[in-house]
Amino acid sequence: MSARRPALSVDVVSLTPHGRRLTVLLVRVGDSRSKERWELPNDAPRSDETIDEAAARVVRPTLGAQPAMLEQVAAFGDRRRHPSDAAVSIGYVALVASGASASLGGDAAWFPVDELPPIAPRQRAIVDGAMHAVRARLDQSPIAFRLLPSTFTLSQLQEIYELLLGRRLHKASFRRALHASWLVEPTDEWRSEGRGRPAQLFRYAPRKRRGSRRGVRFEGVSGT
Amino acid sequence: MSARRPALSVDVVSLTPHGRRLTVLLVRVGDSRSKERWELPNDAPRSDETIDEAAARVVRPTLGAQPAMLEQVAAFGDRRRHPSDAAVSIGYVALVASGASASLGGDAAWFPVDELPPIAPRQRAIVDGAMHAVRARLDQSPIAFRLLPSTFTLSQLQEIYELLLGRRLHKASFRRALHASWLVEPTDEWRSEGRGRPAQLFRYAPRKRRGSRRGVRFEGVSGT
DNA sequence: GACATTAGTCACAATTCGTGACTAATTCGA
DNA sequence: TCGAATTAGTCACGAATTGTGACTAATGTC
Repeated sequence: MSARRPALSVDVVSLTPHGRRLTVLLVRVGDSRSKERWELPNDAPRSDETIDEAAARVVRPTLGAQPAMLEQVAAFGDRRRHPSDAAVSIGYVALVASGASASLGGDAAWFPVDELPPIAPRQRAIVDGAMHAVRARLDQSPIAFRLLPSTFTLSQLQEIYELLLGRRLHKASFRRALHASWLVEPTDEWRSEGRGRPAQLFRYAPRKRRGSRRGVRFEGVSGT
Repeated sequence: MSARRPALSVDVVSLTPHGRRLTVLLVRVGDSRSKERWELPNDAPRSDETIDEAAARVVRPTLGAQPAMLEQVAAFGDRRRHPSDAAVSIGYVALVASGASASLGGDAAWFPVDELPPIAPRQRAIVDGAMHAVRARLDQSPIAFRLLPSTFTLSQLQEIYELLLGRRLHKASFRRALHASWLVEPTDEWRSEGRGRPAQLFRYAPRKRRGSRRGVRFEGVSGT
C-alpha cells in the first residue's frame, strides 16, 4: 500500500499560558528509530466534514476537552516540508484557558513557544503565523479572556496582555482603558491567594458598545 | 473523461476604485445555455507551484498586468458551493491601482462590490472575507496606496480611506495623522484638474518609524 | 470682478494618556 | 503584637492627542 501524497492537512496550534509564558501543544510521533520527533496535531480533512470540523476533531484526542476558541489562521502552501507531505496545510489556533489542560492525551506535552523542539519547517511557519494572528486580533477579539478561567483578577488579565504584547503595561492605564471598554463585570467574590491584599474576581461580560469611531490611524503602515 | 472533484481552488478578488466606489473583477463563464454566469477568476494549483504562485497565475490573463499587491485572505472549506466543486478554496485579494486596469482580458468586467451579479455562495463568502481583511489591515499595511497611481493628491488618498472605512473623515485630522506617520512625501508637481485650487502631488515613501508603542486598546473587542 | 470650488493651514477646546504617588488589605517574621 | 513586605486598587495632574470650525490660497466660471 503506497500512501499517496495528500492534498491537504489541517494543523492546530493550541496555546495556553503556563506561569509567565505561553506554551504550545505538540505530540510525539512514534518514530521507529530512537530519535524523538514532535509535531503539531494534524490530519487530512475527511470528505464529509468542513475544515473547521476537521480542526475540532484534530484537537479532541490530544487536548482533553474542546478549546475555548478555535479559529483559522491561514493556508500555508509553499514548498516547506510538512510531516504528512501535504501540498497545502491550513493552520488553526486553539485558545485554552489556563489550568484547563488537565488531561492531556497520549504523547502530548506543552512547550514554551520560544523554546520549541525541532519541528517541520512548515509547522514552524504555522506556529509563527498563529502567534502573529493572535497578537493582531488581540484588540479585536476577546482573545485574552479565552486564556483565563471564567473568573479572574485584573492582575491576571493584565499579565496575559503583557504576555501577548511582550511588554509591561501601567496598572492605572490598563484599568482605565478596561473600564472604558465595558468588557468586564465584577463578581462579589474575592480571592486571597498568597500574600498581599485579596483581589476582586471579574468575569468577561461585554456590554453593547455605542459607536465610538475615532479618526484614522496609520499605526503600523510601513515598507511592505 | 470524468473530471474528478478537485481538492483545492485558488480564487482571487481583484479590487480597484471606480469613481467613488470599489469594484470587483469577475469573468463571464461560457455556459452552454444562454444564461449568463459570472465568477471570480480561479483555478486549481498545479503540483509544482506554491499557492501564492497559483494566485499570481490566475489573475494574469484577466487583468492585463500584475496587481500592486496580492495577499492571501483565508481558506474557505465549508459546504457552500464553488464553481469547480473544490473541497477547499483559498481566497486572495489583489489590489489594482485606479486607472491601471486598461486592458482587461476576454470576458472580464468590474462590478461595484455592493452590486455583484449572482455568484456561487462560496465565492460570495470569499468576496466578503476579502473586504473584511482589507478593512482590518488598512492601518497595518499600505493598502490605500496600492489603490492609487504612484503619485496622487491628498484628497484622492482621503477619498480612498473614506471608501474603505465607509465614513467621512475630517480633512485637518486626516492630514495631521498622515503627516505624523511619515508615509508620504511631496513631489514638486501640482495638478490643476477642473476647477478649484491645484493640488500638490505626493508619493508613498515611508520613513523609518521610531517605536511609538501606545497603551492597550480594547477597541473592537465584543461578543464573539 | 464677484462667486463657486477645491486645497491647505491654524488654533483652541475637549478628551485621552502616561505616570508617580497615594491608600487598603493581607501575610510573614521578629 | 507590631512592622515590613507584598499585592490590590485609586487619584490626580501635566502632557499629548484629537475633533472641529474657521480661516487663507489659488484656480475656473459667469
